[in-house]
Amino acid sequence: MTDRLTYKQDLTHCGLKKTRHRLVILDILDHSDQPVTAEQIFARLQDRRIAINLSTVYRTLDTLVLNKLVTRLSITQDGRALHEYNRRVHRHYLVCQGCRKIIPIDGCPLADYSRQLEQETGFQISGHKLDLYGFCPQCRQQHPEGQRTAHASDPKSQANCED
Amino acid sequence: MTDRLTYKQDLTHCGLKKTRHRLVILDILDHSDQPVTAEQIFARLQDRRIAINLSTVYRTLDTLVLNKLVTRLSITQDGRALHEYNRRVHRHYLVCQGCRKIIPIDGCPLADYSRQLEQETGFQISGHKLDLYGFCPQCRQQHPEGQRTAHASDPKSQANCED
DNA sequence: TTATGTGCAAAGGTTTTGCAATAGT
DNA sequence: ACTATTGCAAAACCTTTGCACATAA
Repeated sequence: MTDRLTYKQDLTHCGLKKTRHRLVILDILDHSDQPVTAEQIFARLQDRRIAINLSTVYRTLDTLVLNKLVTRLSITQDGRALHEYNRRVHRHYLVCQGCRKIIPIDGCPLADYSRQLEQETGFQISGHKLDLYGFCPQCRQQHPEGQRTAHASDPKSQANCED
Repeated sequence: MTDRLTYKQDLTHCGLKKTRHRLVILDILDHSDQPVTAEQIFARLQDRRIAINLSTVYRTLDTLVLNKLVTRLSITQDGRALHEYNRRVHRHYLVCQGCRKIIPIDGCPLADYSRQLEQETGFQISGHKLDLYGFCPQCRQQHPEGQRTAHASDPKSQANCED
């Protein structure tokens, strides 16, 4: 969690105007424990009785992502883009296939592998994307049967997700 | 590359009818060196003078993905889903940020890490998704300047992609 | 004052769906 | 014959855009 002053400094640093919308959206993102969609941000703004247009939310998110104040995740929620406050930490996620909870995990197991692959392929590797899938302790108890096949029966589930 | 007989066997095994459309779509996927979008499949069918509706392509892909004959990648091409023939190999990808080429890489560096994470988090981990990004040898030569910042200036580029 | 940001309404693009007709088993 | 599959057209869905107005610097 950061404070309003930091948001203002960040916006100034990026040459962006410090509008109320941007400050509140940064605040919402910063205080979300889960990555959020544009629609969810829109809803939370309504909750706070802040009048804003959905297209402004999209435009603001684009601007913030472009300026790297916000990160757009590769994990999607049924085709909707997910966003989170950019804490400038290289981070991976553990996604529960039962309750769809997303948990950031610390550390990255790929630094060495990445370098090794650069040598093998001749690519200059600039980054990577890693998400892990499974069932959280709660969902393991609630749906013990479907755990290994849940994603097989769900047409929306991500591929590339195998044992 | 497999042959038409295998496609038929696979469809039978899944309890699916062996229609001409499905056989050709499997053939197209099987012979693509790059993952393809529904639209690309549609175009290749037109090239072969095969009359088909785009929605049938979508429905067919859904069915094939559901039955695990085809894999839907998590990498997307500007919001369009990519598909490939399921060779039943656990596989990761190296994506060139210059020419957008996608290269499958062998092996998986995450088996141990995955088990370790299970113990730490209490999750039952059922799979993961890993893509790596960079610049292929050709693109390294052609765009030596923009290599480390290309994705920063591209609003469409994937996030989660850092050093 | 001037460039940037915003609201509104409309369009964009991919993907999904309802229903009647067709084709596989 | 029975059911799964398909074509067609329309809708759904998230997201983007044009233009006039408003706001921050």
